[in-house]
Amino acid sequence: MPAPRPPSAEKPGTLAKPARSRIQQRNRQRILDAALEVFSNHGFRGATLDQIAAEAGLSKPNLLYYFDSKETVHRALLTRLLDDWLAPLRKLDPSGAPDVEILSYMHRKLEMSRAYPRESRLFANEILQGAPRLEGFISTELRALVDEKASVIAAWARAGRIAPIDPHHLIFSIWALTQHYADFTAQIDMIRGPGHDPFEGAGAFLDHLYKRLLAP
Amino acid sequence: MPAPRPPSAEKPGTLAKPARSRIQQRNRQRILDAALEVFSNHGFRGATLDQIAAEAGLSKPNLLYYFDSKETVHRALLTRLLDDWLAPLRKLDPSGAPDVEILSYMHRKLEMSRAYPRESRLFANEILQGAPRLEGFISTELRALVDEKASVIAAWARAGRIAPIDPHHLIFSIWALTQHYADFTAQIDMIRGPGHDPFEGAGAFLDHLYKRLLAP
DNA sequence: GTCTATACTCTGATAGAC
DNA sequence: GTCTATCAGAGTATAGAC
Repeated sequence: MPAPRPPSAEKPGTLAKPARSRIQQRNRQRILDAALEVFSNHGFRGATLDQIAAEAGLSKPNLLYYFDSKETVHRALLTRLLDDWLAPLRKLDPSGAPDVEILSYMHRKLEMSRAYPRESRLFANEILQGAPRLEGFISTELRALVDEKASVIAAWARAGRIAPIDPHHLIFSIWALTQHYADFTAQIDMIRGPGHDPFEGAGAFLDHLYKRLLAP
Repeated sequence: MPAPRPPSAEKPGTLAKPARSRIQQRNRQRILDAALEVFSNHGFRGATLDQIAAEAGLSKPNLLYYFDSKETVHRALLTRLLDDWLAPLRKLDPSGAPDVEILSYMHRKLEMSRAYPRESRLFANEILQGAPRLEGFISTELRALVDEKASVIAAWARAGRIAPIDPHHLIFSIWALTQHYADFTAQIDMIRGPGHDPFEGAGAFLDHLYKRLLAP
């Protein structure tokens, strides 16, 4: 009896559907990837199931065999995203060196934007439109995490280990600056002309900026 | 033969329709205001003529009496916006004091975001979706203006009048930080809780940030 | 599981009376 | 100039054969 495969092991408490075959897993994945591409570029209303199905190489009814509705696809994408979205800030360590911790957080966030620009635009599209589908997440989990880390930063500032600073605005500035390169890629490309990585020079610039800002 | 009214005088080269009555002017204005409200919150595809007509207090066919199509309304909004969009950067004066000029630019931009958040979101929505209707504007006018002012800033840096800095990234950072408060208002509100001006503290924070960044 | 055909709704735009 | 009625097309979702 081979050990590796736990008997019909599905994470208990998970609302996802029960065990799926390999082909189902693969198709769901293709759909989510295609949906990410289309939703991030056109927003929820702007995206059509036709586009997503074409991008995924499936027929529209077949897509709807895997997900009940357009909404369901979109929610699945957001859910998958939010897991990773908090990670960079979570890693900010209260017992680390303040400047290193904040700089590292900024770089992790920038790296996320570079590696996952579509996810960033999906998120931006949602916020821009009033965040109707993210209200729960933002006002509970994200808010709590931000407040927690803001306290840490405020304590560092009070102790004189970094320059005095408003911690919420510091966090907002990191979000704004790092996500800008993903969300506004179209504009940056048009201004710098083609053949440039939109993130070119961003790491060095932001590193310099925050070192100056935080130096006690 | 009365002099004051030039025969069918329309600005030559203008594509706009001929002289309009007061009531027409007023209705066009109402429609544009309503459209700004709806487009900025839902994007082009997400907005419907029904919503815009309702917001403007008109019937849908009546709206289409004033504008040929949904596209036309949207283009009119963008055109009106782009005139004002370049103004803050245009005012950056090469013969002024470098730090004052850059700080003033940042504050003008922040003030624009605070006073016209819907315009900012309209613009953000466009860029986020690949800027199809702004390609001409960005790759010509905006690009030329940015390059011109970047040269000015670069010269200031070379002369040691401000700290050495990449001028394009400096400009991008000002855009990112000032527009963030308008574009991501929903998120900021949810994190800080209700009853707060989303721009609260932004002026002081950004002022401090750029003073530190630019000090030679 | 996947497809073709189709039902039904929403939405942009037009016709035509007033 | 403004409205009611309506068309035509797009888009989500379902039925049912294979």
